[in-house]
Amino acid sequence: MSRPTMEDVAREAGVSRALVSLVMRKAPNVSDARRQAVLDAAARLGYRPNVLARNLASQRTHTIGVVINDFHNPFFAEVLDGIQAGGAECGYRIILGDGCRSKTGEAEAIETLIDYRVDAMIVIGPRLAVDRIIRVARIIPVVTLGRAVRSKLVMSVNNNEGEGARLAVAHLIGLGHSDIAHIDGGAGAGASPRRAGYIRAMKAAGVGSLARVVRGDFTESSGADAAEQLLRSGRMPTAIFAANDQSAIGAYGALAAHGVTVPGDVSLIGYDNISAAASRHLSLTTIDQPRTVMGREALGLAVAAVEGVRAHEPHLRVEPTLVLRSTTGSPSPSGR
Amino acid sequence: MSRPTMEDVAREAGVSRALVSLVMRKAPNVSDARRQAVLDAAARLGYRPNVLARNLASQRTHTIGVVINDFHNPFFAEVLDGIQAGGAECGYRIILGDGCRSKTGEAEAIETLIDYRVDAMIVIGPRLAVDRIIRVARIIPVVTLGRAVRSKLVMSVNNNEGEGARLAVAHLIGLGHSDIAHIDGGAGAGASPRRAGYIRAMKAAGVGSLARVVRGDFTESSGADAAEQLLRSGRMPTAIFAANDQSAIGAYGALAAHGVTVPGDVSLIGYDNISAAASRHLSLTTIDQPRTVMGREALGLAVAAVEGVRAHEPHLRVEPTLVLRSTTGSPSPSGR
DNA sequence: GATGATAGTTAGAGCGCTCTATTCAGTCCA
DNA sequence: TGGACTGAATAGAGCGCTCTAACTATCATC
Repeated sequence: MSRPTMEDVAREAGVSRALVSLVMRKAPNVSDARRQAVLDAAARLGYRPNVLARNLASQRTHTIGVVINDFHNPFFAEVLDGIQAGGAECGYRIILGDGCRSKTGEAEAIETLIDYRVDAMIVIGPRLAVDRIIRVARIIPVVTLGRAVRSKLVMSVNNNEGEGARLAVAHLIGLGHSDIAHIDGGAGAGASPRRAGYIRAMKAAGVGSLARVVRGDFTESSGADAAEQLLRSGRMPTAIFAANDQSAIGAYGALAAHGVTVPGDVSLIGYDNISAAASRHLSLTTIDQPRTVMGREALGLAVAAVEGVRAHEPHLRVEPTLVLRSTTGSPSPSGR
Repeated sequence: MSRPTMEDVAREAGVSRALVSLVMRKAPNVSDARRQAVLDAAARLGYRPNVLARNLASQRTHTIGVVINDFHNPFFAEVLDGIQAGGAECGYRIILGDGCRSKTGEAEAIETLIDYRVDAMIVIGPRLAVDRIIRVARIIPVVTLGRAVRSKLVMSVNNNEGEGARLAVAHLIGLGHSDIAHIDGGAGAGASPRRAGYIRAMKAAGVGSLARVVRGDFTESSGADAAEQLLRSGRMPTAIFAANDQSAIGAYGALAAHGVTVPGDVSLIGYDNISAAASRHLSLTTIDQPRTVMGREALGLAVAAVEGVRAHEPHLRVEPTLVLRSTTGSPSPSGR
């Protein structure tokens, strides 16, 4: 019943265990004849190396641990695609840990992966405190994604949040808007640079005095609340830049409920380009982060660190792009 | 630099390596004095057991592998919540494999997990052929979720798809509809029992002759296409039951684009209750599967199998419920 | 005081692999 | 013919843990 071991293969092929090991590791110095004999024997017995034993003996796992804070967030799925693709390319396996949307869950997932002796770790959208992350980085290479960490020990991949915000604002300005409000992401990852980028872009366009930030927290309901707050404010902007698509969707719902049309009365732009944003009945204009690319880059950094190739620049930044859809347009000449 | 081993702890505590092992495994027959001494020594050295070595020696990993076909599908995230919760309860770790939305990806993920010697495996929404799954089940216990597998070797957890379809149709019938069309899920997992349930419920209500099924494939675009097909058919139904929320959302978009109001002109009901369905601006009536419960049950089955407790009923079925929202209503008296 | 029982502890042989050091079998050249 | 050299194969000591069997007290029992 129990699976065949290297010993069995060696016996079957009439060679030593060590030679089987060499063949399995694709070592060069093995004669073709023997190699084939071992391969045949292995196939005959249905042998598969025991990864546990291999990892224990070699002190390497060829595995990258990926901790995802929240599997509910579709944003991460695409990042994962990039990581998987990168891993397949350089012969690394990926194992996933679920952060369960909490700091403790995240910490536990990280511990589990360390216990599994992953060679390196990619932490996506971590909520964990920076010093905790740095502590992990002292044990194994760590790459964070979607959160800037100012540390030499930790590597990171981020989208240029400020530039994304600038793109959004510039797009609206280009359409003729000037009274543009921002629904922000509160203390969430990336919220603060997006907010800063918005302010900067407003100032650059000479409408800094019109800038206003309504508090949000990246959720749909906070977006709805923020929109209602704007409606009640007595001074409805002609355009809204939401810190992410989720809150934009919430705002959209609240506006519609009050008979405000988009983009007729108000233009709306989100951030992230989640799949729901592309949905036909919404068709939300938004800022896209090249998620797949980010995932791939993160994996590249991790592998490089494992293999001792110290990346010259451990903090990567990718550029966002504007995705034009149907929720933005010129401000209505009539005003509201 | 290298982490302390059991040997180090034993030396530090002045006991044998075996005793340290007993303490680490929380074995009962250890005197309190020694136990404390070992624990202290371990804490002093910052010792953490090497899971690799432990697994190798014990031939058990206390880990359940979970293969998720598609991380993009938010449906699975909640299932995962249930699995995680269940795992935490019975002291099992969860490790995830990404099926990458393809058969081969799924097969690879399964192989990887087997290599890691997970004690059992939960395969969520598998696309893999049944015989391939059965082959895996010969090696380790396998639980499928979201796909019925008629086999004694494979365990499964499913929602009562037929009943869900019945609930949807009965709801519409109750509102006064009789011309109810179904946008199905083609060959997707769960599509066929939902379709059958729809037909059965229509017949049961005495409107079997009005039943019609439009081909779909669980995607948003297929839902839109199906709705347009219905619009072109010349005989628009008063209600549509879509095989899942995604296709319902697609249909919604297409209907809106043609000026058809929901639920004014047509009532619309989905299936799955994905988070987007709850979104305020959509508020889709749908059928909910208790996903978290399903995940938990799947984990329970897996653990039971690992621990040798053969479940008396390896094929579990959970009951769906109707979630009433704003896309269904009485048919308009005017007709269209 | 010999005899078990029993609880607590330990020696030591694995688990299935890697990897260094070594042996072995051939060249090659003088 | 023999020594230096090279490529191929192997012996054997780990990797860090588990677990069985054996050992040592301790103590009640007859």
